[in-house]
Amino acid sequence: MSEPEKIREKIIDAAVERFLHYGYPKTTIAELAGDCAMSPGNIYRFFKGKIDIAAEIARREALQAVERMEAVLECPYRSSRQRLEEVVFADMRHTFHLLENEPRVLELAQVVVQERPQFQIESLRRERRIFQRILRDGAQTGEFVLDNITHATIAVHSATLKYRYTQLFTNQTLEELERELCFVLTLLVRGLTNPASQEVLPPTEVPPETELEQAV
Amino acid sequence: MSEPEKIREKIIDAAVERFLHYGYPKTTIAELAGDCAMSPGNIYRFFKGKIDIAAEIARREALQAVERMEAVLECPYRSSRQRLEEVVFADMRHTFHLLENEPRVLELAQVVVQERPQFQIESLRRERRIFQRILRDGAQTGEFVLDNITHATIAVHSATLKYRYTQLFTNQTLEELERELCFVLTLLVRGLTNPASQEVLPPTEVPPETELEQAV
DNA sequence: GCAATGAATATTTTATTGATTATTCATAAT
DNA sequence: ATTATGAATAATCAATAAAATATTCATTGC
Repeated sequence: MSEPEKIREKIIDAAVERFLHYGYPKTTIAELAGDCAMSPGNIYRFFKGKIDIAAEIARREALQAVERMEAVLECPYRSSRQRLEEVVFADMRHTFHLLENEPRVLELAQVVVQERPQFQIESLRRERRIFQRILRDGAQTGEFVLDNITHATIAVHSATLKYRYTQLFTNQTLEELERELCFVLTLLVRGLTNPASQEVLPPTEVPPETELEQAV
Repeated sequence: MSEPEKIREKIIDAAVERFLHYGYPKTTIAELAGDCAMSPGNIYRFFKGKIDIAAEIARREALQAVERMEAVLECPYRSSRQRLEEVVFADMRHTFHLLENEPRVLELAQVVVQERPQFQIESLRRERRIFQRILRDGAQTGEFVLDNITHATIAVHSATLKYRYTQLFTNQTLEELERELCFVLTLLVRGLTNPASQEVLPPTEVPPETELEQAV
């Protein structure tokens, strides 16, 4: 890693620390500079502006999310259904816990999306590519029967929107959301699956009913 | 209609006028009182507070939405699939155009949901009941094959969340959303439908691809 | 010449104040 | 007794000034 790259990393490390602890708006460039033992002006040789530091952090986070999804695709193959369920569930749980433990992440994401709408579009596109791979593989093996893989991908991706960045849409508990997502995925998979092979698949295990189910 | 009820209506009429024209926050109780030729204090004999006037307006709007959905259920029966598609599409289009022509409605809805979270819960529950009826009827006729109607209802309702109050989630055009919703509903219906009867159903007509499809 | 500084400037945020508005209630009219 | 009033109060909002901050850039040190 070149010297300038190292300094960039140092700035990012300091920014992550402060953004998560005190929040994006409460963190000043002067503080980041102080953490890195440099002057405020020097930060601008490494980042165009404050928002770009946040954007870089968010981009890395988003890339890691995609990497985690890809890791699922590397696991020993059981079925495309399993893969789809694992990917969506894991992403929901990860995001949920992340926002629970690091509430500032939500603020950070909102600021970046606000200032750089392209960021969200690209994140969604990366997610969608993962979904597309799962569906394509499933179609290849005959587990899924799809007229049009792209259309099916859009459908699955849109239908599960609620379960990414869940805390933006509802204040349901993770238990409720898991239960709901089970139902959604069960139905989606039925729609994707070759009817002939349906009997073979065991039903997804559904978490127990919560008292709030009636309420929403 | 009793005299007090008439006065209530007059207040609501004046409020609708002003809320849609100038917005909820810019409308004052004194103005509403003036419109109704009464004193500000007297408004409070008919509504507990300003927010309750907005809540009543929103409640009526929500009830009308459900009535429109129920009207679809009264139409000569073709298939449950048709009904489901009509209900979801009609609701999306109606809301989209409403918010396009009366942007203040969004603000009004947000204020009410913010102050009265129960309002949203009840609106969602009413919607869900409509969905449940469609699925129950579909299961009855054998068009749908469902292990558990309640679970399937939750699934369909959750998966189509994005297409209600769409403008809250995305800034996609109606054309894009219609196209996406087609894909979602096609997949959901495949999951709900008895495989034996699937060949009979004509595919849903999909609007032409938009240039932005790749972008999101 | 390149890396870095930090004072200068432009922008944004925060605090303060005054004005506006929601709500209450003692009083008046019917 | 019921309905309505409008002045009084409490809460909120808007305008402004003050402070803090982001960003730039002429200058410095190596």
